[in-house]
Amino acid sequence: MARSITNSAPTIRDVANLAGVSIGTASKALNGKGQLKATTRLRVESAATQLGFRPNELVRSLLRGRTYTVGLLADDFVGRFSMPLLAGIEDTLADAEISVFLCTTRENVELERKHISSLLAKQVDGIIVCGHRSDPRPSIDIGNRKTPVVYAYGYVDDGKTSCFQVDNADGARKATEHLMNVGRKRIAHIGGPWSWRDAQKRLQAFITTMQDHHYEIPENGIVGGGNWDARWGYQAAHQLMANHSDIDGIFCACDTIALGAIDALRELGRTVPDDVSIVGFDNWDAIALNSHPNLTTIDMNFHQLGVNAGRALLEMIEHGENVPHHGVVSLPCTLVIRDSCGAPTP
Amino acid sequence: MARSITNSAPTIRDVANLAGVSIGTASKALNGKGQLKATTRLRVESAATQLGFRPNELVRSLLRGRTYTVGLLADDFVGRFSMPLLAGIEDTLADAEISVFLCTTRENVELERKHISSLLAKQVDGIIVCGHRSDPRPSIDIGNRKTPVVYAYGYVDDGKTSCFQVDNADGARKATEHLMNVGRKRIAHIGGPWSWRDAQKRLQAFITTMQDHHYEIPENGIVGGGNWDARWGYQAAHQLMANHSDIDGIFCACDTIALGAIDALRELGRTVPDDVSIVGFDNWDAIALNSHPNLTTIDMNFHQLGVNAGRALLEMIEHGENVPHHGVVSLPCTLVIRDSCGAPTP
DNA sequence: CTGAAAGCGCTAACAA
DNA sequence: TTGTTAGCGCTTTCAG
Repeated sequence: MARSITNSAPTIRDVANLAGVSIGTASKALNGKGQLKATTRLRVESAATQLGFRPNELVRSLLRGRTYTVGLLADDFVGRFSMPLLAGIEDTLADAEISVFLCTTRENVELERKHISSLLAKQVDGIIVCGHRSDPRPSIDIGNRKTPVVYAYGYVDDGKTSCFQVDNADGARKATEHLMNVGRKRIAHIGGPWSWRDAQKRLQAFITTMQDHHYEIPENGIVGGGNWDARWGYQAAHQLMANHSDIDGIFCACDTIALGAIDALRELGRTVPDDVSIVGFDNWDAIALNSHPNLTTIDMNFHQLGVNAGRALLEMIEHGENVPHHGVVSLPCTLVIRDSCGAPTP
Repeated sequence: MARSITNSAPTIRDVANLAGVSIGTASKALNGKGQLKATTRLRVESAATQLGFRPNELVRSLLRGRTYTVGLLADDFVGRFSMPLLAGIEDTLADAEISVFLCTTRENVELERKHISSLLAKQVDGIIVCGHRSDPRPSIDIGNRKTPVVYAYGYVDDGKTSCFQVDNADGARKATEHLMNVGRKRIAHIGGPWSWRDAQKRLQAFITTMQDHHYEIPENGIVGGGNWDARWGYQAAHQLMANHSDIDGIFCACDTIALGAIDALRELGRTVPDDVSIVGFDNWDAIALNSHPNLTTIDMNFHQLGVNAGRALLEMIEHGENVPHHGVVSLPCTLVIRDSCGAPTP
C-alpha cells in the first residue's frame, strides 16, 4: 500500500520490509547466495515479484566495477554499410547481456571527443569504433584509461589495435572469377573514386586476378574516378562501350554503379545478362533486389564482421590485457549469384 | 606516481589527496559550488586535469535519481525508415547530453521484454519505441514504473500515449496535386500491400484529392496488392498500361514501386517524364537518386519526426507527469521535385 | 572558507 | 539460518 504512493522504483529495502526480513537476507535470497530456509527465500521472492522489484543496475555496476555497457561510436550512422554491422555487434553483445550506447559522430572530431568523454564517465566496459570505409584513421583518445577498444571497418595503423576489415581483394577476385566462369572473355572494370582504399583494392585485385588467369585486360578497359553512384556507372559504361563494343563482362566496384551500367547498356541495345554480364559489389538489398535484372554481387558479410568485432571486444573485457590483440583481420567476402550474369558455362 | 600503478579511473579522493584538501572541498571546487578560496579551487582543478579526472556518472546518477540515459526500442533497426528517425532522435537527445541505449527487437516479443527489463534496471530516464509502419501496436509493459515513453512511427491507440506519425494523407495529396500541376489529366495509382495502413491512407487520399479537383479516376486506374518492391511496380505498370494506354501520370505508393514502373514504361516505349510523369513516396535516397530519371517523390520528414519524438520525451522527463501528453500527432510530408515529372505547366 | 559525515541501493564479509 | 555493517564514489548538509 505504502508503495503505491511513491512512483520511484522499489528498492531491496522495500522487499525486505514486505517479507519481514533483513535487507542482507533479502539480498541473499534474491541472488541465490548463502544458506537460507526455503520458506524465507520464497517469502522474499514473492515479495519481490509483488513489488515488481528489479535491482538497480547502477549500484550493481558500482559494486562490480563493470557496467555491462559498451559504447558504439559510428562515424556514419545513416550510411548503408553501418546497418548490418551494427546489427551484428548488437546481436553479439545482447547475447552477453550487454547494452549498447549509440553515438553518432558524423565525422565531427569535437562531437566524437564529447561522446568518448561521456562514455568513459558512464564507465562503459568497452568501445567499438565503426567506420564506413577501409581507409586508416587515427585511434580515439581515451586518455590514461584502460578501456578496451576495437575498430570495425576502418582501421588504425599502429600494429597494436584490434581492427576488423573487409577483404576487398577477396571480393574482387571472386567477382572477376565469376565473370570468367560464366564464359566471359572481354572483361572490364568500372572503379569507384580512387581516393578510397576500397576502390584501390578492388582495382588491384581485378588486375591480378586477370593476370593470374592469363586474361588480357581490354585496352582502356578500366575506367574509374567517378562517384559511388548510378550516374557514374551510366556514364562509365557508355565510355567503356564506345571504345570496346566487344566487352562482354563488367565488374563494377559497387551496386549503384552496376545499376547505372545496366541502364546504359540497355540504351545501347545490349541486354544483361545475355550480351553482357554484370557483377556488382556490396550486396546492398535496396539496389541489388530492385535492379532489373537482380544483381549478382559481392556480399561483404558485415553482419559477421560485427559479430567478430563484438566477440573480440567481449574477450578483451572479460580477460583484460591478457588477451593478445587481434591486429588487423580481414574477413572474406561471399559471391551472391542472381540474374545479372547468366548461367556458368560448363 | 601512485596513480600510475592502478589502471582504474581516478576518483575524487585521488584529486583531493593530490590537491591536499578534503574530499568535500574538492567536490565544491569541481562543481563551482559554495565559497572557496581561489587558490584552493585552482589547486583542485589542476590536480583534476593532471589526473584526467572525470566524475563517475554512475554515482552521480544514483545521487540525482536521473541517469541522462534513454532507451531506444527499434523493431526493425536495419530498416530503411529507422535510420533518419534514429538520427533525429539521437541529435535531439545528444544536445541535451543524453546517451541512447540502442535495443533492436526484430518484432520478437520475448526479446523486447528482456530489453525493457534491462533498460528499466539501468534506470533510463525514458524510452522511445520506434516502428517502421503506421499501424497500431500494443503499448510496451513497464510494470508500475512511471518512466516516460513515446512512440515514433507506429502508434498506440489508447488515447493517452504520445505518438508521432507520418501524415500519409498529406503526402499522397501533395503527390497527386503535383501530377495535376505538371498538366497530367489521366492519373493512376499503384498502391502497396493493402494490409498496411500506410498503403490504405495513401490510396484514400489519392481518391479524395482526385475528387476534390474534379478529376476522373481512370477505370481500373488503381492497382494494388503487391509488395513494396520494384518487381511489383514493374508488373503493376504493365497491367495498368495494358488497360489504359492514355495514362499520363502515376502516383506510386513508394520509391521502389516507382523504379519498377519506370522500367516497365521504358519497355513499353514510353519515356519518363516526357510521356508519363511519375511520383514516388519515401524519398529513399538509395532509390530516388539512383533511379533514371531521378525520382520526384514525397519525403516523410523522418528526421524531423525523430526530433519531435525526442523533444516530447525530454519534456516528459524534465516536467514529469505535469506535461499534457501529445496524443497522436501526424507530421506533414514534403514534395521533393526531381526529374520524373517534368516541368509544371504555367 | 574548509572538513567531517551521512547517505544513494546494493553486496559481501563478518557476527550472532 | 539470519542480521549487522562497511563501503562502492560522489554530493550535500552541517559543523568547525
